[in-house]
Formats: sequence, structure tokens, C-alpha cells
Amino acid sequence: MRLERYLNPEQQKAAETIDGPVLILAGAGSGKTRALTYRVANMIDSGINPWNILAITFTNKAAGEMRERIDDLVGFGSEEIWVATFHSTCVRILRRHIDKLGYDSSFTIYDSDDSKSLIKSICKEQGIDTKQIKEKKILNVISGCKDELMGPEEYETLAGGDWEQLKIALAYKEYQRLLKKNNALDFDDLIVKCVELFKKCPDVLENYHRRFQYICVDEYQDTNSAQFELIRLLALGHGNLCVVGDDDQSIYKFRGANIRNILDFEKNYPNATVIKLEQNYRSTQTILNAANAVIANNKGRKNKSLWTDKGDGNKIHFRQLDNSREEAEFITDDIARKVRNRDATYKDFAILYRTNAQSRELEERLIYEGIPYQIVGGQNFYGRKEIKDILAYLKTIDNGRDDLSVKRIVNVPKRGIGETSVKKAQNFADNEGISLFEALCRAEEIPGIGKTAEKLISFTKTIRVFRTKIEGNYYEDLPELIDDVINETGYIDEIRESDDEEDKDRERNIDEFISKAAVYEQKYADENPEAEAGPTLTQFLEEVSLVADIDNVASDAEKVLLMTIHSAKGLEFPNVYLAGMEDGVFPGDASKYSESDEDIEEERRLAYVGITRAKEELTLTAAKARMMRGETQYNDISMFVKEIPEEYFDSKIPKKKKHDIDFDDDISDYSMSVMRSAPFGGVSRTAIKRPSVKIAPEKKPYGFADGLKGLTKGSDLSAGRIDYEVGDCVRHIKFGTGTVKEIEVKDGSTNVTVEFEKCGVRVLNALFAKLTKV
DNA sequence: AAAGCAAGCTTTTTT
DNA sequence: AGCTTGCTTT
Repeated sequence: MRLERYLNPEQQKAAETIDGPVLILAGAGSGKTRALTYRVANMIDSGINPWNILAITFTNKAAGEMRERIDDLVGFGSEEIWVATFHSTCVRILRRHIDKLGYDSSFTIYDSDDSKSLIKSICKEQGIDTKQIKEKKILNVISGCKDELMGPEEYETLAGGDWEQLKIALAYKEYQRLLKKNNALDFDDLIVKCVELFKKCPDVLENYHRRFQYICVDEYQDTNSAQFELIRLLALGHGNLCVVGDDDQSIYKFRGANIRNILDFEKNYPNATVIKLEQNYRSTQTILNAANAVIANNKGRKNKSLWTDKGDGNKIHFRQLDNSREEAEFITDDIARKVRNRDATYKDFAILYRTNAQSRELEERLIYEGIPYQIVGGQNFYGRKEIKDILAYLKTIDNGRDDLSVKRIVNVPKRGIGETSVKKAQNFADNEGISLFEALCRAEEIPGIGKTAEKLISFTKTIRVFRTKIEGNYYEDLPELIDDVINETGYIDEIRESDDEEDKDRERNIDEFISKAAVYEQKYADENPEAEAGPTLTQFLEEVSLVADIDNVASDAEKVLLMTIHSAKGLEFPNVYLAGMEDGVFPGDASKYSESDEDIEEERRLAYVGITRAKEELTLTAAKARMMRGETQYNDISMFVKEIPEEYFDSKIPKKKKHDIDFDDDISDYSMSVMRSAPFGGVSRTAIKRPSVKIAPEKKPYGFADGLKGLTKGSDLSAGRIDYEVGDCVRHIKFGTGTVKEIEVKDGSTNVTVEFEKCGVRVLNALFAKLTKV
């Protein structure tokens, strides 16, 4: 194979270094996948059996693409390569061997919703006050422990005498007990249990050593300690471990990713070959300069700098709009214009943002302009109520030990089975040491159950009929089974009888779910041409729980894509908009006020990832006013915008004006009452607080109501309540005490400049700040 | 048992 | 603003 014809020297080195540990530091857009694809092709070319190659990625999409590209290149044998995500790799291994850990091989996979319900019931059971320790916190701690391979006992020991930690340790212990009882694993468990299995059963590990002689891990900067250990164990066999990643794109610390895994690779594998890919094939030099300038502010990174021979290209655009609605308008108009001018088509655009909440306004505007779009992430399709309900039925049919699923559907649709009855059944189950479903089967024995017993029995009969039908090969395929479930249980009837608009959506979603099942059925047939039967229910449920939204994005569809920057990692677009480039949004307040600079550095890496998604045109936008959690916030331009030298922009970046921001958030009682009378709650606050913001009464179908005009006029409400003057000492509810420096009346509102002892100088609107003279 | 209503909390990011 | 939760009522 003449690699030099297709690869640059560094890529070529990557493709040729097959044996031993290899670290490939691949900058954004540096042709990493290309190098990897050729690497695998080269391996097969040199006589390595594809069967002995393992390639691990983070998303199914990445796995699919890699397999496809290898296939294109090699032509055959690629299906023999094990290309899969961490999670699906572990599931595959566990399905074969988990009995050695005391689970049944038909275990259910819990998503984060399931985990949350389980924790909730544990808190109730154990008398943990969820107001003192939130479920979310408990889940975070547990997940964090698992990322570090720390079991409940170890955590308990570490907790020492700390009351809260002991409570969490108790919840953790109980959580694991119930998972096992339900024959279920959560996401983290998939990795943890796999490591546990390898440690407990050396023969199993050896088995996989024989198979996986060459291992390759993509996005290595995102691995956590458990994943590190998993890989380490597997690589113990032959030592041929190739990891690929970019420390500058490590953006999953919150999920336990340990950036040290990549930074310390050479320490862990002293004889590692290190290869740096720095030539970028994606973006213009201007975009790369901007990205380099931003990321240069991070400390403790592997030094590298992207370059291209593509030329400078266009300058970067920046626009600060008055509010988030105008930001959405600007972006969509810009897209519409470019499409109209035939500079691009819809699929060339992506709008990226920091948080999912930002997608709403953009979406509304895209609908208004009739621009085709797709939102990736956010509320997962499989997270919808109706889908979860059906999944709970399927899980119950598939794994009778999953009490959580049984509880979810035992009274859906309504069967007159109340909470108390379920509780009685659960108690009975606990006493007898059986599953909830078994308890329901023996409903007559449940103490004090009364007439409800009949209803319970009838429910279990319904479920058992499905099982019998499956065993008797009654169903042609999965869609048929699902169809039978929604009909026989009366689920679909309940939805159809309702005239709620939402229920119409539900029905459509269920239809979509059924077609997804059909698609999966087809995919399974394609992948297993020799298989006589279709996929099992277990396999289908597994597929469903392990797909991410991004996996279903068709890059050739003529749609504008909207997603978080996190979701966009690994993707590229000719035109990228980074929306909400504001201080407090991106970087978010949480990281800004965090004590370690690690958090802000992670945000900066995220900015770097965002910028480097753009191939040709990059547009950054910010809004002066934005509604967040029901409050209007006035944000300065993001520090990341300011870190880009002005020469790369086609316009000046506005400097922060003295009185332009820093209004206080507090709202007086009077203005609250005004707000409530406004047609759109919080929006009017914008008008009251900032009369200078233009609120044109436009024909727009959403948001800023016309009725505001009257309110803005009334902004002389401020007079009369001020009982302090320059030089006075005042107290503020949040900021404490300070000295009044300046009182200025502007546009009918009164701005008071106060120098606070603790928080420095702030400009407050006298109308809203509850300042009291002391 | 189920429906209807007020309070309160929320936002990082996801396999 | 929107969603979930808990409480109240029927």
C-alpha cells in the first residue's frame, strides 16, 4: 500500500506504526479518521486478521462511519473488525458472561430517568430528605464513584463521619442492591461490571486477549478512569494499543472524563510512539488563528498549533443583538439570505449553542421563516413519556425482574390500581423475596389487597400472553409485537379517545417508534445476513437504550442542524453560528465562579471545539438581554470572543459600556404586579428594566408582546422611593452594604452606582434594587 | 383513585 | 417560562 500518496508524513507515520503503544495527538480537523482508516487498512494489508482488531469510539455514529470508511478502503473483511462504542462493547461482553457476576444475561439497561426513579424510591424508603440531599446530587456522586471504580463500601469508608456522605453511601449501597435485584445495570455499570468481570475471571479476560490483539481507542481524551482500566486490562494481552485524541477537545469532565488519561499516556506506556497531527484540512487559516488564539489561554496542555494551506478565507463575523429574539432573527435571516443567493444550501449550516434551552427561540424563528431544520439532543426521543411507557411494557415482557418498569405501567392505561395497592404488593414481594411481577401473579396472597387482586391478575395475564406469543413465534417482527402491545393493553385507545392536542403528538411518536423498530429490524437483517431469525426483544431494547440522538443525524439531509457544542464534536460544517457568546451563558456562571481554573479551561476547550467546527464561515452572536430561568439577564460579551484578536473579525467588538449592564435582578413588588398583568410574563421585565431596548411591535408570531408599549411608558414608576443620596451607606439584600457613589436619572429610570464592601462597584436600577439606607 | 391546582425549582454539557 | 411535584378537592 502506497500510503504516501494519500497521507501526509505524520498521518503516514500513524498508519505505519502498528505495534506497541501509540499516542496520536490529532488536532481538530487533522484527518484523524483518514489516518485511522488507512492504519487499519495497512494492518490488514500486512496480514493481520481483521478478527483481531478492536476499535472503540464514543458514539455509534463514529463507529458506523469508521466501519464504512474501512469497508470502502479494504473492500472486504471490515465486518470482522469489532468496531463499537465503549458501552455496546461492554454490553456484548456482559451478555455472554455476566452470569459469573450473579446477574441474568437478559439484564435491562437503565437510562438516567430510570436511575432517578430508583433513587427517588430509595430516598423515600430510607428516609432521606430530598430537600437536604437532592436526588440529582446522589446520582452524581454515585456516577462519579463508578467512573473511578469505587464501590459503595469504599465510598462509605472514605466518607468517614460525614453525615451527608454517609447518607449517600447508604443510598449507593441500596441502589446497587436494587439494580441487581431488578436484574438491571445503569450506564456506568456497563463499564464497571465489565472491569469487574475481567478482574474476577482471568480466563474470560484471556479469551478476549486472544481476540483483541490490536486495540484502537478514539476520542481518548474523553475516557474516564473506569474506561482507562478497561482498556488497560484488554491491552495487557498484546500491548498493541493505539489511542487517538486531542487534549484541547476534552469537554466531558462533568461526566467523569479524566484528561490525565491522555496527558499521562507516555507515563503509563513509557515506550509509546507519539505522533502529532497538526495540519488541518477543514478550516480556513483565519478560523484556525481564532481557535489557536482562544485555546492558547489554557495552561497545562500539550503544545500544538493548527495550520492549513487553505488560505485565509473570510473574516469571522460577530454581531451583538439587543436580545435573544433578535439574535435568532439575525441568524435565520442570514441563513435565508445565503441560501437565496445560492451561496449555500441548508445542510451547510449549523447553529451551535452552550445549553439546550437556547434552542427554543431559534427553533421558533426557523419555523416562522419556513427553514427546514433538525434539533439534535435535548429531550431525547426515547425519553418521551409515551415511548418510555411502551418501553416499560417491552422491558417487563423481556425481563420480569425489573420492578421499576412494572411499577411504571401497572396502572397505565388506568386500570384502577392505585399507589397503595402497588405498595402492598411491593411489601409482599419483599417479604417473600420475589419480584414485584411475581407478587402480582400471586395477588390473592397479598394481605389486604381486596378486590384489586383481580385487576392485578388480569394485568399479569396480559403480560404473560405476550410472552407466550413471543415464545410461540406468533409475531412476524418487532413492529408487530409493539403494535399488539399498544392495542391489547388499551394504551393506544386511551390516547385516541383523548382530544388533547398533546395526545395527537403522542400517537405520532408511537408511530415513529414502530417505524424505528422496523428500521432496526432491517438493519439487523443487513448486518446478519446469515441469521435465520430476526433480532430478539433483548437486542432491540439494548439498541434503543444505547443510541444517542446524534447517531440518527443524516448529514446529507437538506436541513439546518441545531445542537449543543458538545453534540457537535467530531462534526464539521461550511457555515457555523455560535449563538449566545455571552458572559454568564458561555462561559456559564457555574464555571466562572468556580474556584479552580480547570472549569473555565474546560469551557474554553468547548469554545475551541465550537470554533473549529467551521470550515469556511464562522459567525459569533451575542444578545444584550436574554431570558434565563424566567429572568432577563444582561450579559457582557463572552471572554472567548475577546480572546480572538480583532484583526480576524470583519467588525469591531464593542467594549463594555459603563452603564450598559449590571442591572440588579431584584424586582420590586410593584413591578411584579405589573408583570403579572402583562400578557407574557417575563418579557415585560425587559421593557421595564431597560427602556432603551427597542421593542418594535412587529408582526412576529411569538415572544415580545405589543402590549408592552404601555408598560415602557410607565417607567417613571421609579420616583419617590429613594431615601438615600450620594455618600450614604446602603444595604442590598444580596450584595450587603456599600456606599452610594452616583445617582443618575436616564430614560426615566434611576441608576444608582454603589461601591459594595464585598462585591465592588455595581450599577443598580433604583426601581428594582431593594436598597435601604443604614 | 383521579383530576385539578398552586408552589417551587430549574440549566451546563450525555453514553 | 416551563416543568415537575405535592397538595387539595371531588
